[in-house]
Amino acid sequence: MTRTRHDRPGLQIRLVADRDVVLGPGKAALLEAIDASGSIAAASRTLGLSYKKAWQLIDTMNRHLPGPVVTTASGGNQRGGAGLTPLGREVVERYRALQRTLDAAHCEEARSLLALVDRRQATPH
Amino acid sequence: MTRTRHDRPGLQIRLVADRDVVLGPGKAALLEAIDASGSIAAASRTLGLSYKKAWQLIDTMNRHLPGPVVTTASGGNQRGGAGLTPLGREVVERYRALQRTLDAAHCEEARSLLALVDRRQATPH
DNA sequence: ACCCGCTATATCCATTTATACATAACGGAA
DNA sequence: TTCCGTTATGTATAAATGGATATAGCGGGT
Repeated sequence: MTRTRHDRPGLQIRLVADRDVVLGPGKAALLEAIDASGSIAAASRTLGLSYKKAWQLIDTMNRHLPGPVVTTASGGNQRGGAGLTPLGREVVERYRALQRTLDAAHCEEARSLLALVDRRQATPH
Repeated sequence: MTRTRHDRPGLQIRLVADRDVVLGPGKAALLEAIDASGSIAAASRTLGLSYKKAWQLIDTMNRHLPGPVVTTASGGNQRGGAGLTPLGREVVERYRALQRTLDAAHCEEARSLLALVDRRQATPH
């Protein structure tokens, strides 16, 4: 499972700062997966990326936001794990809200752009 | 020199298809530079990227859109050069229009996200 | 004739990025 | 204690990317 990050065609939003992508489709999905699974390791497995990569994504978010987006705890099955901080939950919620405003159903400018790639001719490559 | 393509912090929009970025800040700037300068070479120089890179960006756009975005002509100073096709002009115009709707001044969801990034920025409660 | 700047492509090499694997500490459960 | 599954980090190698350079054809200017 190599890369499944940006495989679905469409419009993406990125929050960039200081040459780093603070928030994007991959990081938003990671936050949601952490919230759903309760650990960074489990989330990275479901998303098909290494734990190290997931941790680096989280670290990038933490470095550019006013606080950490995930809470972590070492230890065994019950004690250890991770979860979203209120800030992390707020970040992903606002990202999803912004994404909804870009939805083709509600944004004419987005629809006009998406219509161009959908009507492309068959291109060999 | 690790030239940064996306050096200004903020929200970026990308049109993605088949694991390729069809349109983004860099490609939109390239189209505008071609339109302004009249050649791929001049545009790549002003943007600080190689001709090869510029040509690859154009090729990616052409492969995913219903037609070419730039017209090219070999030859000397007067005859040779490049320019935007009507499609290319339409693409960059629609991208800029979509970008304007995401402008912090007009989009509350965008502003709330931008306020979070970079703790040095004022986050009024 | 040569020169210049352009398009278009290929090739080589440095840099960057990604992946796989290894390590250490933690703590609940068997 | 001995597992197991976490967090957190290091390291070494593979892969992708980018830049510099070379080449070839084009065509107006000088």
